[in-house]
Amino acid sequence: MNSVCSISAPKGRPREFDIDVALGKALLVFWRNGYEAASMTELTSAMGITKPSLYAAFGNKEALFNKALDLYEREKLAYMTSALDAPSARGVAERLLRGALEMQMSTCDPKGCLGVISAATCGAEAETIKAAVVKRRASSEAALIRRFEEAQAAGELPEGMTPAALTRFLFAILQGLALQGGSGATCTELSELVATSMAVWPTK
Amino acid sequence: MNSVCSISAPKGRPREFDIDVALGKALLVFWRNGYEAASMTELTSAMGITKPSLYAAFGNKEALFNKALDLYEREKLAYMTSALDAPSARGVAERLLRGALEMQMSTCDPKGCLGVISAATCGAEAETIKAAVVKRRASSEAALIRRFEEAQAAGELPEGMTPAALTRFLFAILQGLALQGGSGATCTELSELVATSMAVWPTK
DNA sequence: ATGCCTATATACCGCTCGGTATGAATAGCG
DNA sequence: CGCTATTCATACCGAGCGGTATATAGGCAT
Repeated sequence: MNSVCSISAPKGRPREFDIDVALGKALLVFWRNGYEAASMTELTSAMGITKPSLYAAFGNKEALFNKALDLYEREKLAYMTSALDAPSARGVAERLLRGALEMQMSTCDPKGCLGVISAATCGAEAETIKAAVVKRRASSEAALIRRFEEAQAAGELPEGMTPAALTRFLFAILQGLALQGGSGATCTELSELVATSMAVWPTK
Repeated sequence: MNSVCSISAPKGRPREFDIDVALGKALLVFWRNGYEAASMTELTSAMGITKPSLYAAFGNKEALFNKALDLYEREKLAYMTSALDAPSARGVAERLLRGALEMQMSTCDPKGCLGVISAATCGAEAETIKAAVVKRRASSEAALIRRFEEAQAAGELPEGMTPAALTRFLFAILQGLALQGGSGATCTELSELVATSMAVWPTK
């Protein structure tokens, strides 16, 4: 009886595809096209499965997107949380900018930022999608604000510059970086943008 | 014979709607929804005309969008060219930021920037749309770069900071401003973003 | 071997999309 | 008046959309 140690006993016919691999393929399609423009036909063909399999495994298109968004945050946005460990506010900003730059310069992944693309893509149908993305961004923002509050307590911030304002300023640059990256900017242009941002970053 | 002074003698049945008013309505729909998500049904209903009238007057959806984009640049982005008249690079930046902020805070117009929305919305179908928007942005960028070259010649820029890099930095902030404005940021948050940007703007 | 349960594949659903054929209405011109 | 030219309104087109009904294939326990 070795069935005890195994994860479970899947009773019916076993699934013929790897659900995580398929989700990764779906992520790439959403990333390239945005939520609305990614059709089920393109998704299923990229994932190598048929529509009923997709619906059985993921629910529907919106649920699939949310799971892809989870994967995106977990794998591609890991640098955002790890950046908070930097010893100074300036170090946090630099890590965030360099992390975002590295992502845009990666040749294997699509350009642009899935979050930025999805938030800007605002068909009336996709209102709930937009809300989900904005909500996720808000939690990242909150974490960054908390980190900058520590920095402020440590006396790192110039007077009259609130942690929240600095956070939104940095986010604006990151969003601009992703947008320009998705619009055909070259790697040198983007790294110049990062360099300029670091050059003007406030020092008390 | 007073037909000489008139523009022309339109022979057939006269058009029953004002083509410029209709274009303005179409612009609002594109602005709110982006190119792809703006359906012909919503467009015609907002414009108060039927589909055949729309096609006869504007060609097709893409041509309508381009004409709406013309109108948008002419009316809503006028501050971008007038900002170049500011006496210093810093003044140019301030005028651009304040102009963008004013647009986001206007209560009558949709939030966000039509250009930003349309460039980020990149279904494979809308590739040509995206290219048109990016091309227009490039010409604005070029104008700003030229203005900052003058500033550099006047000794306004810090060493090692090229006009092109400063332009893309400023554009990134403007894009971030539009994106946050389109994602539900409040007016005070956006004006804080502008204030922070001006606070860190390089002074030689 | 026989049910049982699940995944697969095909074919299909209603709906909306951008775009158009068609015929009636309305003007100028002879 | 008739003729021509243009716009208007209705109704329609093929195609693609997200999503599903149905039937078959394939592992498990009994």
